[in-house]
Amino acid sequence: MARLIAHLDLDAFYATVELQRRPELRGLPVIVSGSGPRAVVTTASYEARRFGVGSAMPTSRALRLCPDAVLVPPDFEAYRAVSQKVMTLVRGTVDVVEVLGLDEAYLDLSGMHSPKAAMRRLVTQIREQTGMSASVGIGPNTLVAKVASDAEKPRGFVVLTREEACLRFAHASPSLVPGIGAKTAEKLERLGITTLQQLAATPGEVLAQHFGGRQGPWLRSRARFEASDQITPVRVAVSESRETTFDIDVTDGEELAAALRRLSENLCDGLARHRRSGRTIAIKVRLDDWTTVTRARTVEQPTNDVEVVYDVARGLLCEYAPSRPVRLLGVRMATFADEAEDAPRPPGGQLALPW
DNA sequence: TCTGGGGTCCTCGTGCGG
DNA sequence: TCTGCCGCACGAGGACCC
Repeated sequence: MARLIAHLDLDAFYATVELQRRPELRGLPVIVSGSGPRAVVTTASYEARRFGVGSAMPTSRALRLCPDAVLVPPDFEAYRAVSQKVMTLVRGTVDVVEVLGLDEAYLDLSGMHSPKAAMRRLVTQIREQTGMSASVGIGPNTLVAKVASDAEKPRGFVVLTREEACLRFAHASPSLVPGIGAKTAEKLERLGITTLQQLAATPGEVLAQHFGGRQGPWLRSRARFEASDQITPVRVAVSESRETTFDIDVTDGEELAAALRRLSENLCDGLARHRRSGRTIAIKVRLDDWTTVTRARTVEQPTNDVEVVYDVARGLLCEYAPSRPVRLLGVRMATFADEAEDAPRPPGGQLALPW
C-alpha cells in the first residue's frame, strides 16, 4: 500500500486566535510578542508580515519596520484550548496523527478512501467550528507534505508526488527543506550549492567530505525529497527546562543565585505536575558576548525536589564561575525515571539493587 | 539588527569496565 | 599485569524547529 501523508498547518495560528478574541483588530497589523527590551516576535498577522515582520525577529526591529503594529502579549492557555479543539476534529477524521507543537500535525492518509476530499472537508470543518484557517500539503512522505503545506500559505491545498516536488522546488534554496537551516545553507553556498537541484545532483561522497558520513548523504536525500520517517502518534518528552533572559546582563552572584532558585522552583513545579523526576540536572549560561555554555551533573536517584535541583544547579554555576556578564540563565532536567527503568536488567528480570 | 523560550537530535570527546 | 579493543554512559556543544 502506497504511503500518503498530509501535513496540516494552522495559518498564523496565535495571531488568528487573538483576532478572533478581539475582532476590532481585524485588518490591522498584529504582532504577538512578549514585552521587555529583549522580546522577540512570536508570530505576526499577515498584515504585519507585509511590512517584513517575521517570527523570531527582535520586537524592537519589528516595530521599526511597522510602527503602527498592535502588540499583543501571548496567551498560551488560550492557544492550547483552540489547538485541542482543532486536534480533536483532526483525530475524528484520521486515525494516525502526530501532533507537532500547537499548530501543526502529520496525518497518515494511507489506505484512506478519497483522502483529498476528506482533507478538504476537514479544513472546512476546522474553519466553521473554530474559526482557524489551515493549509494542507499532501505527499508520499512527511517531507513532501510539509514543504507542500508551506508552498501556498495561507489557505493552501497542495498535492505533490516526490518527482513533482523535485521539479517545483528545483531552483529554491536548500533552506526551504526542514532540517537545513541557516548555517548549513551558508556552508553549502560556500561550496557553490545554492539550489535544491544542485544539492540533489552533488554526489553523496562529496557532501560526506564536508558534512560527515551521515549528514552528507542525508542532505542529498532531503534535496531529492526522500524521507521514510514514521508518524509517531505519542511523543514522550525527554527533557524539561526553564530559562530566562535578563533585561540587563547580570554580574552579581547573589542575583544569579536568586534567579537560579526561581528557575529551579518553576521547573520542579512543572516536573511534579507532569509526575516526572529525572537524574540529569543541567544549567545553561549565555554570556553578554553570546557564548553559551552548558554544564550537567547526573545524580544517583531521580528527583524533582527543588532543594536537590537548586543545590546541584548552584554547584554547577559556582564551578563554571562566569567570567563575563550573564545574559541568560537556564535549568534543565533530563534522564527521566521511566527512561532509567529501561536500563539493562540482570537475568531473572529483577532490578539490580544499589547495594 | 542584535538576537525568547522550550524543546529535539546529532556529533564528538572522554572515562570506564569487560 | 599490561595493552588494545569495544561498547556504553555521560557531558558539552551545535544546529534546528515551532
